[in-house]
Amino acid sequence: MAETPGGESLLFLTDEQLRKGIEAMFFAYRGFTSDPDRILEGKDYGRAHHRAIHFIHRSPGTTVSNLLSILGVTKQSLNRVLRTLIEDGLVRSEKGKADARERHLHLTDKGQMLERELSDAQRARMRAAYRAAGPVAVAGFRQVLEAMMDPEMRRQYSRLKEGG
Amino acid sequence: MAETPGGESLLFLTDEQLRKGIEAMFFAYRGFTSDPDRILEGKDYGRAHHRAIHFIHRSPGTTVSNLLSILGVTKQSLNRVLRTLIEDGLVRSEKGKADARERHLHLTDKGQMLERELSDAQRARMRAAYRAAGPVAVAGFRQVLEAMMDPEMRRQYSRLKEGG
DNA sequence: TTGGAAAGTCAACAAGGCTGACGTAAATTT
DNA sequence: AAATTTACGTCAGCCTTGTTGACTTTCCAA
Repeated sequence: MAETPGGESLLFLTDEQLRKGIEAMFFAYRGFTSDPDRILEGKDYGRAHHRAIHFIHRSPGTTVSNLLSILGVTKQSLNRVLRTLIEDGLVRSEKGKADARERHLHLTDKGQMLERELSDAQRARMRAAYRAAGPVAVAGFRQVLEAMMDPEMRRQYSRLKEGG
Repeated sequence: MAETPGGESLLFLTDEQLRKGIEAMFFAYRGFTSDPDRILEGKDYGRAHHRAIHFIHRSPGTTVSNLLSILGVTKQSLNRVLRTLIEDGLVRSEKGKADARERHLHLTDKGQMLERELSDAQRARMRAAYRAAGPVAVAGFRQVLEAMMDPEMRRQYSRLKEGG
């Protein structure tokens, strides 16, 4: 199945091999989102709320426009989500000190609790998959995913990766 | 970065490592779907149509309920998509001979053409990512994705993988 | 032969994308 | 100082794609 490390034969990239990769992405992404989706349903929130919460947790104090460029949605779409999170007391929004046009976003304690619940579930699945596949596989997994991103997204990812 | 192959140290599974994997999935999936999405926009179709076309191509003559279990949506949701594809002459639906309740689905020539256009784009990205990451990484990529699926999805995936 | 299960259709609703237009405050440029 | 740009919020309306509920047709088994 594996090719000669230096060789990269043509066979390796048959349409059939590529199709398997495509279907693997499809089915795996379903698993990837299913646990948080299950937790959210019945709480009045959806996947869009999860994404906002994730990245606010990841970069506390981030601005709305920064979040927009990470999530890749319109401000109207994000605003709808953000408004409910702020109204429900999961997210705090405060005017910037240096630039008062900006809004800096933080999770409240209540927001932290939900974030924890969601990410615990998602990490548990990730951890199980990593354990099952082993360290070498994980390194390859990350390499291929990174290569699959658009350059713009890869920049976002790398910036986050190094902790900003 | 990589751990001792037998060791699987605890450090390997820090929350930080897992978070990177989660974000990699998020950004990579965006890239994964972006090319077909771009092609479809302006053609009156969306991602749901793409998925239906993909799996009908993959398993010609498949029934609606088989497709349902692969896609994991309600039959009403699938039916809407299927109806437009049939009306537009991309998909042919014929009553089962053995069981007249069933509808067997095939792509028409026109459907094949669109399928080709979509999968060419998606495969091109996949091929580039595979090339960039190399054979070993690809094997790991597939292993982790498979481990991430729900058991039910993994069964679907394996059935497809072996050619059904 | 009848009653239930399976396959598919129609109707209505919700989440979460989108565009367009507009408003406001703060910052920046002229 | 005035004009422009930036960051953000909001209203209105549209589209795709998910959902549930109610219905028909067909098959099969009791």
